[in-house]
Amino acid sequence: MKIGELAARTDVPTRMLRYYEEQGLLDPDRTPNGYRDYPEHLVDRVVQIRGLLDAGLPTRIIREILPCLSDPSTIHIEDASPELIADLERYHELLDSRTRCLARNRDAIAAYLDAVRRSA
Amino acid sequence: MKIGELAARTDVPTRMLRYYEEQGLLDPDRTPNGYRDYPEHLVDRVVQIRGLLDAGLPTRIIREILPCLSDPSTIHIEDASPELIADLERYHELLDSRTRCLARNRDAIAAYLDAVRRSA
DNA sequence: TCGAACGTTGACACTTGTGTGAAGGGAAGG
DNA sequence: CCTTCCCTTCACACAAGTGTCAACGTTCGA
Repeated sequence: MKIGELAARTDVPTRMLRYYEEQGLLDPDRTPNGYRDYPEHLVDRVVQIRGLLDAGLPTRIIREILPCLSDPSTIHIEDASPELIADLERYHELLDSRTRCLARNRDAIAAYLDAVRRSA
Repeated sequence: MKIGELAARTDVPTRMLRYYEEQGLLDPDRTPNGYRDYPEHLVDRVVQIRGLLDAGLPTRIIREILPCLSDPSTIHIEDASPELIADLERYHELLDSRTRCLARNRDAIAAYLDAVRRSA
């Protein structure tokens, strides 16, 4: 599909899709006329990228972990260097601590709302 | 405690502590000589602020939810306007979706690492 | 008492990362 | 042809973070 359709389906402006490509997060094919040509599965990937960006991860990290997250069919376990493994372990730790941080604050808000409703 | 000690204990530069105050995230007391005087519990709050900022929340939102998170003793339920309640419900939703996004990707990394280790 | 260390405000500048707008030009299709 | 989509590129906006300098007051120990 072309960039306009992807933008419509993901609700991400074309400008951003080009920006993500520039950041190495997307690598669409090109039609003979130079138009970007996005395969179907990139819809999910764009949504995933947005989620991670909204969660405060820099494009640099997202770029590094994306190959291990999407395309479960094309997981390439063989060429996993010790450095990559180490990086992933750090990112796992990072995501875990952030998950716990957000969950803690989410629950705190829930508790507050609960208290308010109870006293109403 | 004075700003230097807080900076040392939270590993957040004094520059940033003043910056957060400017952003309305901190409101320390003042000693008669004008020095900022941070009560003990602000140590945790600073750590919490860092966590939320790292998680991608803007200071604007953090400023709004902080009063409902810290100081469980001083929860002021009475003056919770319907607008505040609505905002908090939205923020709860926001934190929840981000939490789930991060957890999902964290687990995906874990699964990948697991697969790698299994094949090693 | 003198100085070092720490505190105050305010300002200026500059970086990084993300998000956007607009100009200028080519390609597709009614 | 004319509209709409796409292309590239330049430039800007905004938020967070950071360093530094000035000019000045306080604390505390040697």
